[in-house]
Amino acid sequence: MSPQNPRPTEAELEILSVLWELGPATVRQVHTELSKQRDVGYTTVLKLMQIMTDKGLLKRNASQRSHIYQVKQKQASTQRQLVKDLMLRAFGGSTEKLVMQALASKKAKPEEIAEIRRMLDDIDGGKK
Amino acid sequence: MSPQNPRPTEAELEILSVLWELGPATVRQVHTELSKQRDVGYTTVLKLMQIMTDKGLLKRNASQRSHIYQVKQKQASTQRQLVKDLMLRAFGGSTEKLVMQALASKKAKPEEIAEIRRMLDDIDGGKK
DNA sequence: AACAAAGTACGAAATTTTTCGTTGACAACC
DNA sequence: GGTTGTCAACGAAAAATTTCGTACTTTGTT
Repeated sequence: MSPQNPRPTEAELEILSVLWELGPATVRQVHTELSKQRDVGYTTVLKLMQIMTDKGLLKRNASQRSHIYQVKQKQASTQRQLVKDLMLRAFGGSTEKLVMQALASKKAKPEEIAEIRRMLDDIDGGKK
Repeated sequence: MSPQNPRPTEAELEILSVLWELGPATVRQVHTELSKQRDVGYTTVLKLMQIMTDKGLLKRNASQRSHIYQVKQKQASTQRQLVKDLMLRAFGGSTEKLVMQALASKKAKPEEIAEIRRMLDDIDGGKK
């Protein structure tokens, strides 16, 4: 019910990721998916999703016996916030430095690199 | 003393940031700097820096009465790890998607954009 | 109707992270 | 040499996060 968009905790982000993949889903579905990654109890996932609903991270359709949960913010919006946050906390707000380490931390495929170039062009019209 | 490089917690990252800025410093100096940003007790900072030393995030020179702390990992290495971690946890490991949101979250200056282009060229030799 | 299966609600334990009070050592100053 | 200020050490409280047991409800099956 909080009006702000609080940064998701680690466990919450795990669940958001699953929901990004599955789309709207039940606790059972999320738990099944998460279980593939690590050991976790069903009620743990349930409780977390209830908390996330209270926080406004998820919304719930309770018209069915098995409630259907879906993310409330758009995926891109949450991702953007997370990147921005890291940029401020670890990179002094510098986009450039963050991107540099992103490129260094995992070699992107040529196709991805081309795509990034295209994005840059979009931003500044391809000025050199 | 842990052999791994554990991801710094939020408060630990705050301190790392200050040390990145100041270079090797005493608890007093870090506390003074941090106090500009938020209210925090001296012993809180001290304790955190002791914990970080135990974890292997910092190393300490105790030859003076006021111990001198410095970061153990290179700044870039820690930053890279943090970006990589976020990439995996929030972007399904996609460099491209992360960079896209980084660029979207704060408009970079033309100079920064040019610099990023240069980095891309370094990676793939400027192929189009 | 009885039973089993699957679901929600919720309190509270467990764990992790953050905070700080207190103590004792050393130093600086009068 | 006594008083005051600064520091490290450390235990433990406080706060935040994660986990799960238990109770209760609803649904499905025999």
